[in-house]
Amino acid sequence: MARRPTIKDIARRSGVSESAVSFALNDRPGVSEDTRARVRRIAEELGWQPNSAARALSGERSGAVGLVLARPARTLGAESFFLRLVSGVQEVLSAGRIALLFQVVEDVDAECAVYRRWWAERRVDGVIVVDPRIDDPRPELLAGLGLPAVMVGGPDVPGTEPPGTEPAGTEPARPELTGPAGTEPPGTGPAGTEPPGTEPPGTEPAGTEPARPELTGPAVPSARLPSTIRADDAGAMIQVLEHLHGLGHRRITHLAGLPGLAHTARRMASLRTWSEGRGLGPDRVRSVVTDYSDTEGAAATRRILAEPAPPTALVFDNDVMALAGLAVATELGIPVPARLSIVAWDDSALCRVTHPRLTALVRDTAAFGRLAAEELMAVLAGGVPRTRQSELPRLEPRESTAPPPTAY
Amino acid sequence: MARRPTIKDIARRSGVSESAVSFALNDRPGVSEDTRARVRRIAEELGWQPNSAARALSGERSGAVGLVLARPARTLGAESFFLRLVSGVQEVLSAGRIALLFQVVEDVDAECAVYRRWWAERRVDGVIVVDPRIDDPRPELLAGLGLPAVMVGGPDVPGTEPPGTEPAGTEPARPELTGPAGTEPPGTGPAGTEPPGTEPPGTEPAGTEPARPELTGPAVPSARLPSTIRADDAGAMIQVLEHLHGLGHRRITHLAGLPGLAHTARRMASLRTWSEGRGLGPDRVRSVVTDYSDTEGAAATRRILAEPAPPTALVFDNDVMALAGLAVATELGIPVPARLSIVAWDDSALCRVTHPRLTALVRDTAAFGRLAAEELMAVLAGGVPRTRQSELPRLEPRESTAPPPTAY
DNA sequence: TTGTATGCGTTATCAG
DNA sequence: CTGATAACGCATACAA
Repeated sequence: MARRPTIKDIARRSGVSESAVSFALNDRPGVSEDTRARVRRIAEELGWQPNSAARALSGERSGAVGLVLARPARTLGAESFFLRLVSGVQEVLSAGRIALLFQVVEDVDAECAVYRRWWAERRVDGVIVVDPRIDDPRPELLAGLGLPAVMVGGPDVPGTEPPGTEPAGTEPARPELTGPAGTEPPGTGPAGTEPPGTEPPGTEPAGTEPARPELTGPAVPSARLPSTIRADDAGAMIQVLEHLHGLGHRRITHLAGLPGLAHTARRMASLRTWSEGRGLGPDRVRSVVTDYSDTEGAAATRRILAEPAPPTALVFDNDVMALAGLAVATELGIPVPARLSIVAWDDSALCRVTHPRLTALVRDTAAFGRLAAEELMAVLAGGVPRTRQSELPRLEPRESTAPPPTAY
Repeated sequence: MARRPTIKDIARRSGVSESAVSFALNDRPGVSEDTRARVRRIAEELGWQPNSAARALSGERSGAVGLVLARPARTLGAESFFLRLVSGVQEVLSAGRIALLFQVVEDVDAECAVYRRWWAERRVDGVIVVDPRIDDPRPELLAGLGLPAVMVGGPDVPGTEPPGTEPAGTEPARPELTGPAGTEPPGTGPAGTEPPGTEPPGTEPAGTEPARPELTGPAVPSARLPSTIRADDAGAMIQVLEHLHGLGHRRITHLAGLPGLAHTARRMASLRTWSEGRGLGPDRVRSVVTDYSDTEGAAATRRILAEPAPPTALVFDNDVMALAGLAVATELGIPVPARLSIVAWDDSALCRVTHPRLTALVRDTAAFGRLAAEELMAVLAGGVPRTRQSELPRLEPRESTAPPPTAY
């Protein structure tokens, strides 16, 4: 492996001291403009790049953030969502020369183990957490570790959320903690903000880190809870329902994803609030949970369409299930959209290659990722964790939605 | 952020020196079994993990490998392939406590820039390279940098490859270079193995690294070319063609992916060899290139089916195009498989949710990823780069293939 | 078998 | 404004 140039080399060639070089390269005061320019030029000539390990070791940050995807292997299907999200995340990260550590694991326990390891190995400065859940152990864990984090897509306390669209501004939401990251005075966090008293190391799967003594696990978990990037699931759901209702649909079934996920809960809650407001009972408008897979999507669709008074419209929580549902309807000889309307939550190439093409809820997933990364960068720069809301998704009507057979 | 325990802490608590601790934890001789056990126990109690930066800095490796995906943002569609590949890669990596740096970029130039940066920053010990191309600049670049790499899926010199299945063993393929990684005697590499004389820094996009002086760019590019994991595209193509031929098809069109990719070339070459052997000219059996997108897949299908004597079977190079093709056929009122058979290269949930379900070429992508990661680990451990062949994909006949309308 | 000293590349704290 | 010097945490050659 070819030798890489170091600051020492630059110092030697430019005839100044190493520290002068360091100052020059880091835009610090204490070095003349002349020297700075010369050092810069030489560094560039030599193709110098800071050695990330050395940087990390000398107390700076590691220059990397992590993202863990907890998915059982078999569910790793057509997830266009994640690649798009990651792509957006990296647009921001790579502008700041931050690397992304990516890991796919089986479940949330394994995910937590990864966070612990990254933390212990000092591998990452922060993490982006996806798929927030109800009773999610991760925010607490991360707060306890003091690992800056942004939760993409939640979490909210279900039911707390107003049914309509919230103001798109940023709300601090968390008790503010002053001072730059990493300088919290020990044990003086504002009272009353600690999560319930379980110490983070409690959920450790094997016996790798039992009973951390005083050196490590903080006695008082850090009060700094993660940032949150919220998708407006409630508003989006209303948009979908209004679209269908406007077409004349009165019997609508929402085929929801995994019930443990926060955004699933939000969508279901929003549906319920809306339907109650419209005076439509659960016999008319309802949610049915699935596991997001094509298999369950197909099975649920089959079951639902076999009911005595089946719904005239189906809302699927992802594109793969929507496709599966469409296939089932076709197979049963139920024409779409003449007798059944279908809406897919999240657009993708798939929704456009079917026949008919699927009406879908389009959102700018890359922008979502960019927002998440920006928020993380802000927190790493010492900012206060915030809750930020992404743009409202847009419903794109295509050929799979139409008025129901008999206007009701 | 809570303080992490260091070797010093362990040393203090166990009453031995730091170096003894280091030896004990790294399974090195020079420490009694008693001490080793005690140190081990205390380290575990403290939840100690090696600081990755310190490890990397002290000449060890960084403990990370990189993977770059060069895809224009709009093509980031339903790529189940990559998540599966990555998932397999990580099964192996995380067993060895190696992290994966993942990056999505727009094109190969940007990809090369990422490799340079990772190399200069000493971020990764090696990389896994996907989507090998014809006239690929990357192997040479990586060899020049001395960055261990495994090319997933190629490259081969098109035409060099025998048409049939090759023996599944491992072939050394490269001139062997003895000695552990990183200890090549300067300038004494075996002659005649250097890639043609373009220095790696030549393709640099902007003026970031012009004309590296003696310190960095090696005068003689390292002779160590990347490892290669090969998918048996030729064998798989033959399998598909034999299946269709066996059903009676004589007019078959292969809707190939991007022509610049090595595996596309291999599939096309294999098709040509096979059809020549069968005495079927390009008017009967042929390949047509696309860009892998649903749009081009649909357009090409439409064009082909409008020909005077259209093919009776279509082979699509990915699942998304296959779906698009199916939709087009359906729209044109051409029944599948009664009048048109369809095969998808690579299976996914998509192929099972359509109606009819698509006959697909199933391969164990995760296993492919595992193999790649294993090979990379082997090279990092000082092994000689090898060419390894993954398992032959299996054709899973479903409802989209049947005999052609008139047995020909 | 154990302890001591040194280096890895960078940043940061001091003196000049 | 500049130039030594000490961390940072770990590995290792060498001395005890």
